[in-house]
Amino acid sequence: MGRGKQYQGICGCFNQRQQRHVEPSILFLLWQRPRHGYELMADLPELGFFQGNADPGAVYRMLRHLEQFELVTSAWDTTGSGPAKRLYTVTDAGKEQLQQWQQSLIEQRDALEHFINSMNSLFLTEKDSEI
Amino acid sequence: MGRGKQYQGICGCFNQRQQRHVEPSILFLLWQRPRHGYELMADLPELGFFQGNADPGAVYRMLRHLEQFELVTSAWDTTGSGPAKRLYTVTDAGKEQLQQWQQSLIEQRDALEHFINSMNSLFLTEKDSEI
DNA sequence: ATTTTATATATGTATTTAACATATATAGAC
DNA sequence: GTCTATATATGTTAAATACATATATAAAAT
Repeated sequence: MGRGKQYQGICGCFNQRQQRHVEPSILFLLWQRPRHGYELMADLPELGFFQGNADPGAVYRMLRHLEQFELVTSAWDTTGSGPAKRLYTVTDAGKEQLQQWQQSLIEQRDALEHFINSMNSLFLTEKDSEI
Repeated sequence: MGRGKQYQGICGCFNQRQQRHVEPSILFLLWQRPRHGYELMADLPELGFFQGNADPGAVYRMLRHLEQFELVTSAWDTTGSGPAKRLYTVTDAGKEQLQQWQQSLIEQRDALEHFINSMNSLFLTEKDSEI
């Protein structure tokens, strides 16, 4: 059973892959409050970059990466039911990183915005010439 | 001599790669008017997804891909100076494809927009608590 | 005349990320 | 005792970007 969209075969599309923004998404959610991986997996889709469930592979690997670069720290949490969970907290460096990320995402959005508008103009020109 | 940003080494960032949107960009430019590959390379950066020069590898491979799926057609153009150029034209299928792409890009932009705003709220909360 | 430069297309390879799949373990519910 | 939900982790493939290089035509410069 796969997660997310499966490859549709011949569709003419080149870019089958969506940008998931896993790094900034996790930093954002951890800034709101400390969470553990399983919780992040459940909360990530609400940000709009995953349609179905988030990929645990993406989440846990990213958490280890972030910890390696000291953008987050973790501690085992044995309270509550079920198996032990690793509780992640964003560091000051992580917060700084997220603020830089935001700038890059703003640029991405602006470029997309501009391109979408250019397409609209083009599509309108096409319709006009049909009259 | 490399094109574009080079890998900065240890920076804490995971996603070093920007989405280039090469497929919709080329369909868009060819819808405006037929062009050849070299021209596309020069015109692509104006769309805002490339900072420096566009990658010829990306452009020529994408053109072959698009032609394979009959989203564009090509014909050799021996007029003008310099070596022969392959002139590409978008097909009706290509135009339809671009219009579908636009929808997907609108969704991407909306998700980014929402996320950027959420981050702003979070950053403001942080500042408030500093007072 | 031959070297250089601009034009033009094409292919090779590595890196990175997403996508998909599976493994392992705890503990409560049935 | 088996099943299910919770929880973390790793393996593998595929796709897109990033970077590098090869090849050829023709005009301009020396």
